[in-house]
Amino acid sequence: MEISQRKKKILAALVELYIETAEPVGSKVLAQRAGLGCSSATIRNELAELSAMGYLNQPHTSAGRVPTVQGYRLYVNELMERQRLSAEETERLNRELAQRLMALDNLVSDIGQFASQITDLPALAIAAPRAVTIVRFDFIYVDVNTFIMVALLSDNSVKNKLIRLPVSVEKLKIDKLSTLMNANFTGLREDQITQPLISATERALDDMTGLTAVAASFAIEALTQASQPGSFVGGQNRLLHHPEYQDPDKAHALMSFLNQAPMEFPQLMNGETGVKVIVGPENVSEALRDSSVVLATYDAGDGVRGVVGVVGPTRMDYAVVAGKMQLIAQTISNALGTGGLKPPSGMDNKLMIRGEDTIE
Amino acid sequence: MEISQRKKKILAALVELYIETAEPVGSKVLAQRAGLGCSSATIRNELAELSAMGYLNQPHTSAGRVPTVQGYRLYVNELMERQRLSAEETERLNRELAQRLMALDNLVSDIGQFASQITDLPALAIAAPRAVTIVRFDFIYVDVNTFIMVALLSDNSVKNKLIRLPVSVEKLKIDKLSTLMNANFTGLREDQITQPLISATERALDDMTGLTAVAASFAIEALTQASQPGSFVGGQNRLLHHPEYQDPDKAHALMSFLNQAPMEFPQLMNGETGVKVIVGPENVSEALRDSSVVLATYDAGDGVRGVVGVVGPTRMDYAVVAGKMQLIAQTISNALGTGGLKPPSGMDNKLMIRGEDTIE
DNA sequence: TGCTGGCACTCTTTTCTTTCGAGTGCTAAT
DNA sequence: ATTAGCACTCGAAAGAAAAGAGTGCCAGCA
Repeated sequence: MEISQRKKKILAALVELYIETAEPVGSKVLAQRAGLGCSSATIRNELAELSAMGYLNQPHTSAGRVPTVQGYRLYVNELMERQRLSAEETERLNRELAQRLMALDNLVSDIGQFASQITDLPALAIAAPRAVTIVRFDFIYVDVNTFIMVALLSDNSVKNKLIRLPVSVEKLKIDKLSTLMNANFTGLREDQITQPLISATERALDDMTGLTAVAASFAIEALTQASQPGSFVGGQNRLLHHPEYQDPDKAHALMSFLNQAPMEFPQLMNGETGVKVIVGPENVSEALRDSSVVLATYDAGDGVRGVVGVVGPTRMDYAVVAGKMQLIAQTISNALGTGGLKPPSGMDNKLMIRGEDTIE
Repeated sequence: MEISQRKKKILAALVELYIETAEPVGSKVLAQRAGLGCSSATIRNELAELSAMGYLNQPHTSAGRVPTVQGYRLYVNELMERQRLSAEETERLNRELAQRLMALDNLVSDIGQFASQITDLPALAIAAPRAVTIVRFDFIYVDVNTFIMVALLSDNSVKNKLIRLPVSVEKLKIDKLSTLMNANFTGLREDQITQPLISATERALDDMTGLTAVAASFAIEALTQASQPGSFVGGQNRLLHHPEYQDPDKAHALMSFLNQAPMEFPQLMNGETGVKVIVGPENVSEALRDSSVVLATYDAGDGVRGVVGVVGPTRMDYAVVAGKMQLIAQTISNALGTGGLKPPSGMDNKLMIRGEDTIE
């Protein structure tokens, strides 16, 4: 059965009204608001048909209508106009986000926080795991029993670790360790660092104090941490703004789910890119059945790809939220994806700067 | 007016019963539970007096009694026995915490998370700011337009930054920069790095590409970040377990406050050390009037001191919570305060390891 | 044929009353 | 001093009545 133009118009108006008020929508208000010149009786007939087709629902006989999942789905897919943010708005958000992105190490948490803030919903952000290797080692000899290990990774991050030895060690040995580590451990993925390799290096160094083990575990740690998918979850308190989470049990269940299983979200994208809306019961996870999810993928270059998303009531303003998520994804990809950060204004103009984070 | 031994006993029983049930406590249950052999009528007389003295309150004429702030205060100060955790319990918690403390860089967040977990309340942890200086700089020349800056700080943390130049630079110049930075910038606090100093260094380096400015801003950043008080707030969702936060507005107000003003908590300690309980309306902040706060100070050595605390309903189990907070504070101080972490078992046995974090 | 006003009907929400019961305060007896 | 007993109070729970929103359907009209 096809759906007439007028029905679509009515459905769209109904969904938007419901999003606004959180109350079942009656034919009367709809007739006033819908903008198509016909009476409430006509609307009633149309509503009855839309109900029969499965797009609408009545909580009880004498109540207004509420969209079903199918209704939402139609709205999201065809009816809604993704909110065009005003030029200033876009500009403002862009600037704000760009500012956050200046510091690269907390990319994931920055993105998540930003998403939460502008949508007033709990948000999460996940960075896809990536295979990294160590490009070079440097060992800085500080004093007779202190040195610093520095590793430059293939993703341009830098990790370091300060080592304080209970025994003294000569600078020469540290230098030799450096040479050996650079010779044996660079270009390897985490899983390629094996015990035999470590033992061989230890023999080559001719040292029994465990120096090699320390260096090796540093390498492993650095790689482990760099290739771990970062994740961020936050803004849960914003849930409580929305009437559907008045029931503390519901709110708590969702919050706990967010905290415990953020890693389940990326697979909801199914490998697709762009913005994806998942309406309430379409969700596989039990805990999300009452809530909708809006996800977007981003690509920050250097193989740093990920997913950012927000979770909210089924009755959320999809048009606005989806618009904002798209903006975020685009801004990130624009700002970082093409390689390199635009330098800030001021004295640093002449140089590209990239800060890094470290292990432990 | 002094307070009889029996009154104290009754008050303690009442507070504990109220903590358990969250309902006003009547004379009847109290007579059964209190363990002192007297009838409900006697208890009623005593309760009436305790009410007159300001320790108890009646929500309405025909309801049971509820402790007032004053009542709680007396309970906390004199009556409660700080929960002695069982030996295994203590052992288990100790081990768990010690494990977390292995990684030093997220000390604050680890402590906070731990506190939240074992008390089932939202928690926060704040590290006191400390004055740090840079002990030494190292500049690692990677290739013709890439180098890494490494700074060892007086608190034994290491910061680094990868710099990618749009122009090429010789290793010699980087070495010279290193010498100059070590000569001019070590031992300084953040506020002692002035523009004239930077300019002088720039002249000495005889370079117009802005290298000096980059190095200087790195130094400033490193110091700023290291001396910033770290803070952690988390576990807000646990609030919803407790009936007094059924009202989403209340829950939300408190959560927002925690997120926005965590820095207000340390000053509640007034410079004291140990465990401090602040009962509901004793709080200065409006947002905390309905909630109680249990704070503890910790000292992790190396000048890393801070405050860890939990927030919950006025009717919280002070005995247990205070006991646990004390345990945390003590464990941290024991494990770290005396200097150095006990090494983990295994291959690292021979060395003391201390990981670090970095800027940006 | 499609739209509209009108109207009876349904079911929730709100409001008001009534009942119920926990707990008190007081008094008289021990 | 302690206790049993009892009238009283006041909130909470239960029940009844009224209000209101919205529907479905019908008959009339373009």
